[in-house]
Amino acid sequence: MTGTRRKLIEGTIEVLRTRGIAGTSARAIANAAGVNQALAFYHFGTVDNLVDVACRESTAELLSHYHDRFLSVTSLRELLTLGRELNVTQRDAGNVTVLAQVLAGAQQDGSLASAARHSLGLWVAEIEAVLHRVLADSPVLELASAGDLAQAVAATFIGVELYEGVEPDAAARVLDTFETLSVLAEVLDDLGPVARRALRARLRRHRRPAVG
Amino acid sequence: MTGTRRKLIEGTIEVLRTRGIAGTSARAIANAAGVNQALAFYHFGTVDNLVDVACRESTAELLSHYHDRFLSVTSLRELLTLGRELNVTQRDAGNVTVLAQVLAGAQQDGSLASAARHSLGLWVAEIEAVLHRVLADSPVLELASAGDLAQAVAATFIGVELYEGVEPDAAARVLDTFETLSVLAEVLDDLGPVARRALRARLRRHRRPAVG
DNA sequence: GTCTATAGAGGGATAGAC
DNA sequence: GTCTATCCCTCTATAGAC
Repeated sequence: MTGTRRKLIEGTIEVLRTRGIAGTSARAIANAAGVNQALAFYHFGTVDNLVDVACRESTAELLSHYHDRFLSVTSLRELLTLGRELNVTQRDAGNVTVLAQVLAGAQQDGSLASAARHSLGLWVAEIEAVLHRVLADSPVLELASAGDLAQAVAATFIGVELYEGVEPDAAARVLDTFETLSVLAEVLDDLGPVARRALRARLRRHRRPAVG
Repeated sequence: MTGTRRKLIEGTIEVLRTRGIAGTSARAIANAAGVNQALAFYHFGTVDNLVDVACRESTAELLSHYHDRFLSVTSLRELLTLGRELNVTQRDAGNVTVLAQVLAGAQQDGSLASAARHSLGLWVAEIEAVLHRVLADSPVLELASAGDLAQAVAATFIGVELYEGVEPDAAARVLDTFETLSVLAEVLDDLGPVARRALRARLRRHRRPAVG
């Protein structure tokens, strides 16, 4: 690890953020990293592999940096507030944008798909742990598992990040909207035992009767 | 309109779907369209402009094709069922994938951003009309406007489409999860006037006290 | 480990014949 | 409107000097 590896990885993140997956090349990366272009191939073999490694490390680092914040979340609303903070704070650092770009490239490239799957898995695991803790006594978990909900949250966050690139205000409003909707979950949690039993019965009746 | 224009537009859609925004070039498009490469520039000036036009027309055509289906939706759950049908039916046609790819490219390219904004606007308008009708008497609209909700739905759908490329099963489960959660809205709608008034009071109390 | 130089493919875009 | 041919650029990747 000469430092060149690090420079190349950080250069890759920067290029993915500023020029997108379509503009990510060995030359652009080397230029952003301030190293010779041939070194990308010496250290990582191919550009795809460099992007793969950079995506995994970037996600792992971001999540380890925020792990304590996730641990301190005690409600659905706080989770969404943390999501909004991540959105704002990481906008310039671009870590979430990077995942979105890799995900776009992953639709056609197996190597990128593997990186995206891995990074998304890290996000989902972190979110799932929070949901499991926060919704422990909530009727919401009778509707969907913490794992399924975590994937829904992750997918939504990716969509919001992409939306943000073309309609910044709208993206912020989407996060506000979800935060506001989370009040519904809080209301459910605050119901007394009687009302709650009635709700459960109602949910059972309403559950989708068939697959279609 | 010689037919060549159409061929180029359809070729662009196909290339965006099969090779992604990073693999979309005049040569690839002309090859998919079965026409000469120079014609892309004769008819559209630049590749960016061709992608722009193709994205807009593809979205408009898809939505006009589904307009009656949107009109026939009478509940939140039906809207999500239609979303799932769109996801399955259009997976091969790839119209939604195209929008996701253009959206990824739009993060760095102004021309693509304009196309993505326009296409997303068409989607949001269609969804907003449905929500406005379907939620007319629902307490949900006291939490968020139909327009804000429509943007949230659109952003989520984009995220799901990208998720699908790396975890097909997970993406299907995300759509199921949202459909299941829509039961909550139905439960709210079915409340009697007394319980409803109580809920309203509760929501007012729970509304986020500050911006943070 | 790092550099220069380059091969070889593919890219955007144009000129000019038809 | 359509074609061929081409310019010039950028790309991945490698060879070989240091």
